[in-house]
Amino acid sequence: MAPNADRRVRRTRSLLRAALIDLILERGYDRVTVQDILDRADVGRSTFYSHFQGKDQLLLSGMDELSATLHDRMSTEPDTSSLMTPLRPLFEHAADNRRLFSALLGRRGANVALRAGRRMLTNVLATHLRTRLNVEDQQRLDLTVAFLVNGLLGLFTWWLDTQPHLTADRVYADFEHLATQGISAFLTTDS
Amino acid sequence: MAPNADRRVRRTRSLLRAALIDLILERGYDRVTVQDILDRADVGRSTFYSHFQGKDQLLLSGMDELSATLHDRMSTEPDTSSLMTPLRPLFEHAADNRRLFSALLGRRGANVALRAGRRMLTNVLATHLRTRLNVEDQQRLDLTVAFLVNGLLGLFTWWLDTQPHLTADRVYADFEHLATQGISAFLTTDS
Amino acid sequence: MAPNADRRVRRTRSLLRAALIDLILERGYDRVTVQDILDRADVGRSTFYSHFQGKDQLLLSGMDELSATLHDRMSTEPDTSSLMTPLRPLFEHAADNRRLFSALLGRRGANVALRAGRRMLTNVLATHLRTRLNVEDQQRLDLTVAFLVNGLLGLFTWWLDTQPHLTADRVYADFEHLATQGISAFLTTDS
Amino acid sequence: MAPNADRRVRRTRSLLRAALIDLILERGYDRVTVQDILDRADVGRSTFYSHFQGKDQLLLSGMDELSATLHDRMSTEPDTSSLMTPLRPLFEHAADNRRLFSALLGRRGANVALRAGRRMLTNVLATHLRTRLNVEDQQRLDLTVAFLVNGLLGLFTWWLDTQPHLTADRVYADFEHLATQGISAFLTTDS
DNA sequence: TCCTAAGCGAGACGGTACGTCTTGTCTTCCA
DNA sequence: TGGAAGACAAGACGTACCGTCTCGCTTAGGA
Repeated sequence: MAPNADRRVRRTRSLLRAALIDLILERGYDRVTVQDILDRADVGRSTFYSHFQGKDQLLLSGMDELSATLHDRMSTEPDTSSLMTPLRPLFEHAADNRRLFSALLGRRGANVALRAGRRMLTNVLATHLRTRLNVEDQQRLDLTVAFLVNGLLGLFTWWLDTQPHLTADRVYADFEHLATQGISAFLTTDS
Repeated sequence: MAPNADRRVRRTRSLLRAALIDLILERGYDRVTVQDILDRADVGRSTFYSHFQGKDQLLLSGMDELSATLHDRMSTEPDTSSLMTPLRPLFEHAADNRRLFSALLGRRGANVALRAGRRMLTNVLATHLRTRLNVEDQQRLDLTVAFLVNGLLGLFTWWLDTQPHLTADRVYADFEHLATQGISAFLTTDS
Repeated sequence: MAPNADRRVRRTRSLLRAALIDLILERGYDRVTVQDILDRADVGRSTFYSHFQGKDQLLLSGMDELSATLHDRMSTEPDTSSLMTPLRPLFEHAADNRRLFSALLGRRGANVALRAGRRMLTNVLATHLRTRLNVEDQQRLDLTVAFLVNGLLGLFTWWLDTQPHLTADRVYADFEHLATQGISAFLTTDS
Repeated sequence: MAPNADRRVRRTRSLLRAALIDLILERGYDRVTVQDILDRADVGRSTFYSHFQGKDQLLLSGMDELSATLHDRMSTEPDTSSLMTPLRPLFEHAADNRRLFSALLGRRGANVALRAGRRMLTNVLATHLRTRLNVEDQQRLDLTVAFLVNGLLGLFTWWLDTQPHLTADRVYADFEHLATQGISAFLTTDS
């Protein structure tokens, strides 16, 4: 109907998202003010609030695209070899969008983003593990997923914050080893 | 010197900590105002700020005692049987102080508490694993600890938030199994 | 050149003026939003601003017609009998357009309208009184006009707001008596 | 209970009132922002709103004192000579507080102040005229008061805005003449 | 008959002020 | 003399309007 209006809208949202990411990486989500975002993106206050309900929604709106892409990547994966294979695209995606992932999950990231990521991964992994391993004990499954998801996210944070140069393959391999073989086996194996 | 003054000081701090814990459990750390705490504890604003630098410090001050006790318990443990044995007291301690742990690590808890817990566990586990397993590859160790600590904390949160009736023994056993044997082994074993 | 275009223009302006008057009478000038006017008149925002500089100008544009008509009526009046006779058409005009006058000068009216009315009456009366009474003392004249004009406008407001059923003749007669004979004479006379 | 706390409160309110008056005289009430007042008075935003509901109330709070003083002055006046004598203190008060009156009623003044002044004078004069002249016709009285009050306020505005050097005595005398003898008599009399 | 300029509705946008909320500091009073 | 009470400055928040703007649609007058 009004494709150019849409184009403008998309542009504005884009500017806002970019500004927020920049600012998060500079000083951390909590120290970013709505006004900071407006100044950086050159956008008016009311415009901002007509697009997003607040800082949190702006951030989450960025994650939505991300997880859509991710879902695609993950579902098209052959899912053959190992139990964790479906997660491999997640590592690649993170490596391809280090800046963004860093802003979301890194040291300066936002709690709200972490929670959203946790929620998403929890769903994905619960479904995957239940069907793949034929688990019937729901409580045991939940406990496992709680452990695994948080471990995975911790690993990500560590990776993005302190060893960003590591490749997705390398980190994924370590994660798989760790998760499937256990701590001791992993730590006492020669790489 | 002034034992009664000290007594009063301790009383005030105690009131404040208790008030904060109550309020966190009622509505979540982020929705608790300094003024709320003051009203609940019947303490003046300036008094509060003369004892603590802010809400965060009040919370952390509660954790200090906790981790002191914990350190004691953990270091006096015989450390024989398994790799994770030194962590067993942590589970028992959590079970003994469910309310407090819930307020700190649970759904309504505070980020700052989580971070503090993470920092502490990271130190403890890094040292423990390095010495116990003779690990030389620092990066591999860090990666492992990042995974393990966050998995452990995720497990705690899940436990306190959704299955508070589970015993420390039970949850510890599961954790140990999970961490040392890996996911598949754990999920495909009969309990 | 473009008579039908002009017709459309006139129609739009008319709709806007009517909408404003309605809204003023409903909730008072100050509580009327430009958006309210647009919604009521079914006119786009840019259209509005292409015709008028703002709410004030829209209102004043309505007054211009009014005062043009009025000037005509006033100058064709025979100006014989009394000092205030030239003002009689003003009262009749007000009676004939009670709704409009009410929106302009009444309780819910706009300051800007009052000021415009004051300015107009001040000019008219200053000229009239100076020539008719041969006044040379400019300061005395100004003082008198300031008093008279505001008294007259106050009378109008009172009339339109609280006694709208009174006839123009009746109110005019009272005003003339009041202005030319003074308070005491007026109040202590039998009607 | 807390006299010095009161002193601080009074000081703050005073600063705010003074700042507002200054700013009104500089650029007119409507162009004064709450933020302007805060900057000028060196007062925090929340402090302002904890004392006054807004700009209007701040202004009116200043008028309250004024009208209290005025009521005193007016009621202690002997009320002998002329019909308007009780109003004389009003003129003197205005002369003594030209700055304040100017800010309230002058060109740059606030509508809300004018309305408040009108309300007060209307009450005072209706009562005075009814009792003094034994008026029974309420409608005639109201009409007269509407005329007189607005004429008086118009006179004030003219005085303060354009001839501030005129003495209270002089303006009062003119007003009395005008109101009691009528326009013609006033304009055609030698001063 | 086409076509081109104007009038128009829709609504995105930058900007400004508002009134609210919370924080951490500071001052005063009281026990 | 130390704690309670609470005034205060600072500043972010989300809301409400404003006046400007860009965009297409419609429509009428001249080609």
